[in-house]
Amino acid sequence: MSATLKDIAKKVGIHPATVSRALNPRTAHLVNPATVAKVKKAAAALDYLPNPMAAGLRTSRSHTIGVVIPDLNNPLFPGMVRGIQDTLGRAGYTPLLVNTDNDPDIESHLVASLSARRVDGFILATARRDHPLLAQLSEKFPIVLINRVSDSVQLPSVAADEQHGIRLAIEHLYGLGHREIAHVAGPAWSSTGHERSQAFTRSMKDHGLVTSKRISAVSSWSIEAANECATRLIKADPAITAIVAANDQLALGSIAAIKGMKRRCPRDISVVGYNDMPFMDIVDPPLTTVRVPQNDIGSEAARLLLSMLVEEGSTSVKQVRLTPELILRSSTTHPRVEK
Amino acid sequence: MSATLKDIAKKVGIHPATVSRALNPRTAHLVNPATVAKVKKAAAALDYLPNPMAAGLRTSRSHTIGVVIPDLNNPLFPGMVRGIQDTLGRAGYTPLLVNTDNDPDIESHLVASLSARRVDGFILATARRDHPLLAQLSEKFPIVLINRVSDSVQLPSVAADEQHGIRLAIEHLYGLGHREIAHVAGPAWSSTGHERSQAFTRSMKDHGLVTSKRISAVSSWSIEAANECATRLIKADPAITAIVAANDQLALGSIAAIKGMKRRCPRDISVVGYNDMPFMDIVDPPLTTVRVPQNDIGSEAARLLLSMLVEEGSTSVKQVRLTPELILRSSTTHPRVEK
DNA sequence: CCAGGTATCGCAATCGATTGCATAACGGGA
DNA sequence: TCCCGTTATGCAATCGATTGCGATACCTGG
Repeated sequence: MSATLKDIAKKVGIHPATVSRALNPRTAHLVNPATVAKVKKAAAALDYLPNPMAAGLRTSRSHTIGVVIPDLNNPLFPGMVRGIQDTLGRAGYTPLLVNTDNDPDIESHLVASLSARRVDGFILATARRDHPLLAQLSEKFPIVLINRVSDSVQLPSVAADEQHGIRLAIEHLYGLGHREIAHVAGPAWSSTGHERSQAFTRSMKDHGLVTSKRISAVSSWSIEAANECATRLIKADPAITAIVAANDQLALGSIAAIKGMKRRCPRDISVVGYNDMPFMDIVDPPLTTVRVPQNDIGSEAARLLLSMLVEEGSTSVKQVRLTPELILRSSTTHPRVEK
Repeated sequence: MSATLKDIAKKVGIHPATVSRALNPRTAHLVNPATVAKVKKAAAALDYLPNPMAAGLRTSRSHTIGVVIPDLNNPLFPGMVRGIQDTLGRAGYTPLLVNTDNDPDIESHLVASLSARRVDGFILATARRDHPLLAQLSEKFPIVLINRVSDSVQLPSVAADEQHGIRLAIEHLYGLGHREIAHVAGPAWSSTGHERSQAFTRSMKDHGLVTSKRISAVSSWSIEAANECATRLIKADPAITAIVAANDQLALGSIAAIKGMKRRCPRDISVVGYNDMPFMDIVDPPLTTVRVPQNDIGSEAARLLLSMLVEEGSTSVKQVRLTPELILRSSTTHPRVEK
């Protein structure tokens, strides 16, 4: 089939071991520059491609990384995957992508099958806060968490600065004159949901605003759940003039709720989303939202994991936070003056 | 690290080769059922995981499939990827996913790196109609095309029945009373764009409608390009009452064009999309569109490729067409009666 | 001219699973 | 009782790259 080291060796008239050294940048200095040149030429002529299985078998490193995503259909993740793929690929690594559907059982199963594939490390984007797998897995593999942090185990992670993002949203609303601001929070089991909810409470307090009865968490990251949730909030407290949603789906659900109650967004109630998924600029109304740098999160996570793979000694656990920005569109405006 | 066949062999007191045969369903009949049972128990006790590199090195089959996608950020593809992953995973295969950004150079590079990884086959979703790579690649690997067909080389493919989908759209508009129907077509180099454009012409003719000057192709699958394109069409022929767009992005661009010309959709001009991407139900106006079964396309392609991997003998080239359906929403209505 | 380096390269073992071939045990028919 | 065919298992080569160790040649300073 494809050419092997032995073929090159025969062609040049040297031993396969020397060919191996010549072709490996890390060991090329051990072999005569002239032979290196000859080897490279022969390799190109035979269009030699190293067999990763043979190399992997010997070195027990597959140069693959398991990437575990809750749901690829959620537009938040493809961007991150892109970032991961690009920087991993540049370093000669290949991501193995899987979906968990947010199901812990499926996740265990998939992680097991990735382990069987002998991945060199993991990038996990699964959202659950309490996860028994994490502790075990982190003992056997280098791991980087993305779009979340772990509160039980201390693990490297790359995520958005949720505190900052939520603050941006609230400062924006406050600047517009809003004082009665509610929060449609993410599921309690979700890491990001939890963080953003806490950030909401803190930022509101910093602005001297009250949050009592103004926070309600959905049971799942769905438009329908947010619809119910926002409806409940507004009914309980009709004075509400603005809603900060824990992500864009929840913002969409909140807008649906507002429409469902025969009120208008942003005229009656302003809504701010989070993530800036694709197409959020063309929904009705175009959504003001906090944009998280999805590509950067992915590439940063890949970089972090790669660095862990080379310098195994370092014990420092890096937790990277990327700064989000506020995207102003049309779902927010001044609160209506009371007549 | 992990247990090997030798470990199991030692534990049971037999030769590693026997263990290998016992664990392989295809050869298990060669070994005494009693020993098979003992081997399985021991394997479970040591939680043995076969080393795919060792197996792959010996058998030169990696049990991986290269999956080449133009752009994962396009919501059309994650669904297909899901379908692929699910059925490949069930068969013990792992997809290796890459993005090409519709760039032929990047594509060649990525395909090369997947070949280096010794994938067992390819699933290609790249859209270009004329592709030099295809012919060469198909000689060395089993290949299945998705969401497109090849017109130069005869290759297995899984795609939507574009003819049927476009017909659904036109029948719908015709039934509403539209007669002046235009088509915002996909790029000429695109397989789907080309097919849908041809289907448009044919279906229009079948309804006795004229298409002259009513078809204009965009240069890229973007909202902006469609905006320009639709603007041009409408200006050239103000009588137009409906637009069939070659996909949802183009439909969104067409709607933007209508709004930009201070006209309204669907009151002044109806628009039908294609694909039914996520969130097309909440854009303004909610988009009437032709839904293609994304998951099914993916899983069908995976099934097809897997079947090609086992029965290498068969020379028949299967070309599967899946039936799309029309999703009625609010971007279409009766044409306005002339005053 | 020799001892001690250094630069290059060959040798052979190794990673873990697979598989053609050989071998041993066993049972049944002549 | 002997021969032959199954059945069950062992043996050893093999896949292709990596790498510790040893060997050779060459060079430099003393």
